[in-house]
Amino acid sequence: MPTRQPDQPRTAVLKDVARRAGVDASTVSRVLRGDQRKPARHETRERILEAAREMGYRANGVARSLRTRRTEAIALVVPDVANPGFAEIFKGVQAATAAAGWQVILVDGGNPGGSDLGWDRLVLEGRIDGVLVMVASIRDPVVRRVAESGFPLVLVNRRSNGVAGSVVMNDGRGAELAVEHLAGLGHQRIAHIAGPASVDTGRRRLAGFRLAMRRRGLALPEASIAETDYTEAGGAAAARALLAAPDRPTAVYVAAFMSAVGAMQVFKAAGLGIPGDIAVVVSDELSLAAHTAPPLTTVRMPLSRMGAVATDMLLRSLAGEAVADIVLEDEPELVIRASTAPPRDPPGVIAGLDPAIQGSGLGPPTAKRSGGRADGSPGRARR
Amino acid sequence: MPTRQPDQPRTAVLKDVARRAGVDASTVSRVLRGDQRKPARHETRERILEAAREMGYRANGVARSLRTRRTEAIALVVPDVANPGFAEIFKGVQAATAAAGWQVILVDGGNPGGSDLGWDRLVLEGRIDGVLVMVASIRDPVVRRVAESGFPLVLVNRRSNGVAGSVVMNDGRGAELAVEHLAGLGHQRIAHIAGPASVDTGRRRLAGFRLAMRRRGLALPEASIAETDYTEAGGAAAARALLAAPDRPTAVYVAAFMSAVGAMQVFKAAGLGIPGDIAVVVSDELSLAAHTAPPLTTVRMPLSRMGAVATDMLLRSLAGEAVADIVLEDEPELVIRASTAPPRDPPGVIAGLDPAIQGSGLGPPTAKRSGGRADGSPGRARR
DNA sequence: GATGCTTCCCCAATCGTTTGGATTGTGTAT
DNA sequence: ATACACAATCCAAACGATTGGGGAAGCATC
Repeated sequence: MPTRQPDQPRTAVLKDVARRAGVDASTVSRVLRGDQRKPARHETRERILEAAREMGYRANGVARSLRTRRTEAIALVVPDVANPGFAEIFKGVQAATAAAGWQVILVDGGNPGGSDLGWDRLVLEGRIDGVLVMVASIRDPVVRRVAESGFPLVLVNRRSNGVAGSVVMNDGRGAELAVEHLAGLGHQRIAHIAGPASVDTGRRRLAGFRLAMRRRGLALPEASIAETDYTEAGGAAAARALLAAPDRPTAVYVAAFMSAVGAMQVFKAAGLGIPGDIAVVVSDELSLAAHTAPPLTTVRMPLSRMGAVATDMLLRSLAGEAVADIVLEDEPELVIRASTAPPRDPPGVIAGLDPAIQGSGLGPPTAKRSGGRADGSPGRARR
Repeated sequence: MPTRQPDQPRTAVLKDVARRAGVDASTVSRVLRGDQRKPARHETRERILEAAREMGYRANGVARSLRTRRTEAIALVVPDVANPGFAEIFKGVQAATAAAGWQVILVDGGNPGGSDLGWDRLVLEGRIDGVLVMVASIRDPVVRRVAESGFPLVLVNRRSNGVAGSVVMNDGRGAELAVEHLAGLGHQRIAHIAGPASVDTGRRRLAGFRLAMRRRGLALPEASIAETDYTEAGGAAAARALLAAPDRPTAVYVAAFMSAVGAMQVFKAAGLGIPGDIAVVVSDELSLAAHTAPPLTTVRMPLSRMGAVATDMLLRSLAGEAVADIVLEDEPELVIRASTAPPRDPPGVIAGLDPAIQGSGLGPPTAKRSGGRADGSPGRARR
């Protein structure tokens, strides 16, 4: 408890302003809020405004919240703040809440279980009016419980049939763009490193991939799809799986950024040149994409807009409007960098590959060996 | 205003529990909070606890805050959420607040000026108990105003003589480590791309750099220090300035991650190999560092710990303890990757570097690779 | 002069807790 | 018997705003 300085007069409250203006507190409240239903005489209003200004009066938010039962705050539940892409989404959320004068409480959705530590405490204790949820798993019990209680909740980048109110991007179209780009370059054997099936986004990207491949009449063997989590290690494992298949793909569409990083390392370690031997496209344009080796061709998804739209939906839902599920139709865009190129046309071998950096026997059995353009850092040979 | 369902009984409040337990509300409050000063009889306590449990009672946080004048929330003011390093710091903050059961309101400190839109609204309206400030400029008028009002405030990664209460890392030692590493490899002409002088961290790193150079007896011409902002473009400009100097440096210590990225692009474009022609070390170990071309040698700074310590300090300050300025003495650590190596022995220029391999940075095999000392696995997984 | 209608403002209840000060009841010392 | 300490509760006043319901004027109408 900070000891109040005697010379520091305690911050003015409504009653003080009222006394100074020679008027009742309720009148001050109405004037300051601009309540039209009970207007004050012009002269009184001036008097009140001046008194408030002189005393530097600011309405106490907590008291106001208690009376009005609105905190003008929402929670944003995130699995991991370090998640690339989070910052972009948050900017959208921030813009939308700032415009409405609301606040965002950022909470770590990582720890599940115990209701005593989870973010639902904010709900139960009435500290927020609504919540934006980005946690990975659809089946999160806390999310389910809160949603079922009727508390205003909007899912961001996730969908769940049990819960109304969600905003997702056009992930299918994003995957399609990637395939079109690769196929347009002449690739035929295109693989996909997919996100986990438990995550809606991953599923939709996979579906878009399948659809686009079918549309182009391209083969889609089971081995050309490797499911993984969103991590670097997962991407590496998936890449190894793809290389082990009989017909090594000449291009791959990766659903998550960090997975692409891991995959590229495996490709390089296996002696494959990017994009010469294998082209790589990844979803979610991030600033780091320009700085990998080689710089990655990406599909830019409207992350920030998704954040803003989800926030708008939540705020509207709080105002009484019904919520729906939204798919952002904004066209995803391709950002073409150096990780994609036409497949090497003549399957001839280019000599000169240093055998020393060849991966542990998982070199492509049938195909040509690459060399020449193995740019960037030498594959750090792990093991 | 969500219309209350008739079948959904309104959430239980203190009085309801009291009635059910046949006791006064004040008694319920004391029992539930475990107030020792006025204990209840064992039997009544049981009765109250059971009633509360049955009704799923949770104390309303807003009402509690109004009465106790503590919100158990702090604000974290950040210039830019996309700032690499922010996530790491936030994790520390999150851990410390979660342990205390407090909440974090994340606000964008970007927009200055108008007091009506700034984060100080939270202070003025009494919605937070304290604030953690990470904004770039020391002279931010809002920060100054809030601090001078006596409101609990702790500066993170910044110091300001006007404001008591700050936590910074041992930036000087970090710079020293970088210089020692480079000098140990045999470099003599070491340059520094410094952060802006208006930011305390930048100044401390520069000071550490100067000190270490002097200690080693190395020359320190003015042209070997280029000040810049924390951006990629700024790093590029600084790099150009360094290259324009008469005696091109063979190594450079960069104070900010994104600046290093920009600088490396300029070096490569100028036909310089990294680390062959110019070695690069950068402060702040980030996960991206392992994925640049080439992977960057970095100085790992205790970002997460800084966040946690700052939060602890703030919470203690709220509890009445006096605050001080803290410098985290934790030894920064070097993370050695591929961007550093001994200088090419004959310091003469190698003319006619093939532009085709300019990106490789390790074409010429004359330099001995630093692989030997890279004992700590390059991408040391945290956690 | 009573009634009605505005306009402007005040009164008092309310939101749901916490907390200092009675109040009750019981046992014990005076 | 009176007083006194003590424990266990209850009472009521905060905390600082918002808001429905009047009340007191001023003016017009019947």
